[in-house]
Amino acid sequence: MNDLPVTLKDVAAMAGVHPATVSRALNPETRLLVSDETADRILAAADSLGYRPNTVARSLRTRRSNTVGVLIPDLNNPLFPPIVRGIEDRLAANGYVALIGNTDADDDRERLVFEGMRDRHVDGFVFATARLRSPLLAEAAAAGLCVVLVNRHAEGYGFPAVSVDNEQGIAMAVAHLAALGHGKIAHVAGPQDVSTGLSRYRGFVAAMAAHDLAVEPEMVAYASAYSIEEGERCCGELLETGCTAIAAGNDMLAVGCYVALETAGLSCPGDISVVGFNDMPFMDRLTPPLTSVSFAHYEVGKEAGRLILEQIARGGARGSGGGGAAGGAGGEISADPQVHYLAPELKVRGSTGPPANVAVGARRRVG
Amino acid sequence: MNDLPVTLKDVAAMAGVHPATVSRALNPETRLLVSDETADRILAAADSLGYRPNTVARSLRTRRSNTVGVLIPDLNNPLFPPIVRGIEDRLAANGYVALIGNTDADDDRERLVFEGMRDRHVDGFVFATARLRSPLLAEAAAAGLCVVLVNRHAEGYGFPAVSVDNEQGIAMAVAHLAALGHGKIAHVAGPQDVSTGLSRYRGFVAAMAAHDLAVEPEMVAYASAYSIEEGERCCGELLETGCTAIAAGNDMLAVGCYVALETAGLSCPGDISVVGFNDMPFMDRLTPPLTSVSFAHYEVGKEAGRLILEQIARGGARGSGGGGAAGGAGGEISADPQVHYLAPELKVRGSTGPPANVAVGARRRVG
DNA sequence: TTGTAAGCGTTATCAC
DNA sequence: GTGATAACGCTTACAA
Repeated sequence: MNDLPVTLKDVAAMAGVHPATVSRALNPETRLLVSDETADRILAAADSLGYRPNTVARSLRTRRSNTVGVLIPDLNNPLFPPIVRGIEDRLAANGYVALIGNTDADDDRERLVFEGMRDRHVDGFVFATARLRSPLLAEAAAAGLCVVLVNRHAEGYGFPAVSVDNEQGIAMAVAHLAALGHGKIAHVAGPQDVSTGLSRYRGFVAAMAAHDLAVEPEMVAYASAYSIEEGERCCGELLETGCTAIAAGNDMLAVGCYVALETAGLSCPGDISVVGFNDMPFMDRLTPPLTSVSFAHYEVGKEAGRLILEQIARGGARGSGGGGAAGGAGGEISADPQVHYLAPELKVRGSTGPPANVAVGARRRVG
Repeated sequence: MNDLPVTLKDVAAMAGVHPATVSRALNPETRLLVSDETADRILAAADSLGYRPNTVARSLRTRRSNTVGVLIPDLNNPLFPPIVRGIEDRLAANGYVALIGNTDADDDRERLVFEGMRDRHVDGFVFATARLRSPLLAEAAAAGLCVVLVNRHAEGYGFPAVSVDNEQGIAMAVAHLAALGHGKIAHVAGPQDVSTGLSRYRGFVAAMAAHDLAVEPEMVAYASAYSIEEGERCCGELLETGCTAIAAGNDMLAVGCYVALETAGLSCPGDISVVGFNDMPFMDRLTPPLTSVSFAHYEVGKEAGRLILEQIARGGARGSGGGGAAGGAGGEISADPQVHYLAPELKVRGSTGPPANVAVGARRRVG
């Protein structure tokens, strides 16, 4: 009937000991400092009273909030829910919770969200919003905050990052299109100030070269954001070039291509093949099902969660890590030794097929 | 160079006043208690030092965390991100943040998440996971916690709820199918222990009656969860009944119907029309685009955010609300006067068409 | 209008 | 092994 919260003091009174002793008995770290006998008595009292520690008071005293700030562009982008769940689930295993912040890819909002989280004394940050050069990350680095980057990485701030191998992924897309007989392959490039946009663009150029295919400048259109609208606009431009296939910088851009193709009265893959990147949920159910470069989103999130917990446990970013040749012998893809790459996998679906002329030839042979 | 956090004391020292005065000057509520002159001095000192209040200390003192717990089944279900964003955005406007918890529709997990949030002293809860009868909600009600239900409601706990008008929504679906000429319309019912499942089922029965259409018992299949798998299973059963259209309890179940139809080698809408409910993001891009009952997800979230803030501001659920005939003159759909209904809208897309025999007739007339 | 002092519930640093 | 005490940074009667 009495709602008043039970405190350490209450438990102490019931067990006939000092509050400090209760604290010790209940805290796994210090449990060994108290005799089993009294510990038992305390434990019994605690759960007979239904004691629950006050995490706020604990945070004030320990300067640990058991909380991690997670900054993402937009929860509505289907790429992020599985990543966020991966992070949350990993954090939960250690008694941590995530504070989610949406930045809408806006720097001012990002700063606002970031500062709100600092005010709440989060123990660390996971950024899914990193641009290659970011004043915010520079600040975070200078302040010695615990930070992990996910999906994207940034240049030279020394933060660990988890992402798919973008170069390899886009290479798989190009190889697939080339194998189908495409020669004029265009690229809708993502924003070039974020690592995914730049890496996939570079990977595209490299992969085309590897297949002895030319990349005319007009065969690449640059999206200013990973949005359906930008994909549509870029695809519209590319249709002038006579390309027969498009490797899009991500699935959103690919969906934008679908829209542009519909508008132009063209069929996919009949007239133009389209490949996405990320293989977001439901991409396998589009019209047509989207061929896309896939990776384990949830696992990326879990790994990011693991890394941030590790960093926090080390007592901050200054701990170790960060530098030099510590990352194992050679072969690292990036200059930053702390980027954890996951392997991509190409999911071939209905949005890719042979180019129109080849298809006609094929039909002749068959019919 | 010095990272040590700036406290009230530091600001007080610089401004040459007592910490308490700084507190008053910086708090909007008490700002008027201090002279403009000293307030200015304090403000100047505060932001010259870059002072940021310690929210943890504040929470401990005020017993307010400015935090709301949001329980959802699964962030990966595309229905929830827009709702969550609506909640978050509304909360942010008042300096509150949301703690997201995924329950995976599991009671034990739900309790765990709930208790974790209580331990963190959230000021209120938004439940998107309510079952009609829920021990957890009963407890919350007994404890006088601030609670708002979203998307679903529950029976008799007196909590405000925000959701779409399910009866009206499913009625629109049935009316649409009937207008197309369907007579044998089946229903994949959602779980009957949650309000959405029950309301839509009842709405389906009522709507069929309104159109003088019979509902044979075997024309309703009951899903045990809102999952693609269950939709597939149920649709498989319904295919035995000779129905020509299916009104699904939600979009997940509708997608499950797509799977079952593919497996059976049937076409949609050629052989069977399918209508979903919720109109989740990307449902307009499925194969075929899904006809679905739509509503403003983001707005539902915002309204839920508004309601929980209001309840918290009132100083708890016990404040007022809850009871009696306060809800305006008559016409309430539910016994609980606090359910806020949003109007549904039917989005007609490619998954619905005339029944096969009618279609054949139509073709004859045309060709 | 401002200063004083107590206290939110915990944990850390001493003694004993 | 346990108790006493102080402190984390802030708010809020109450006093001046």
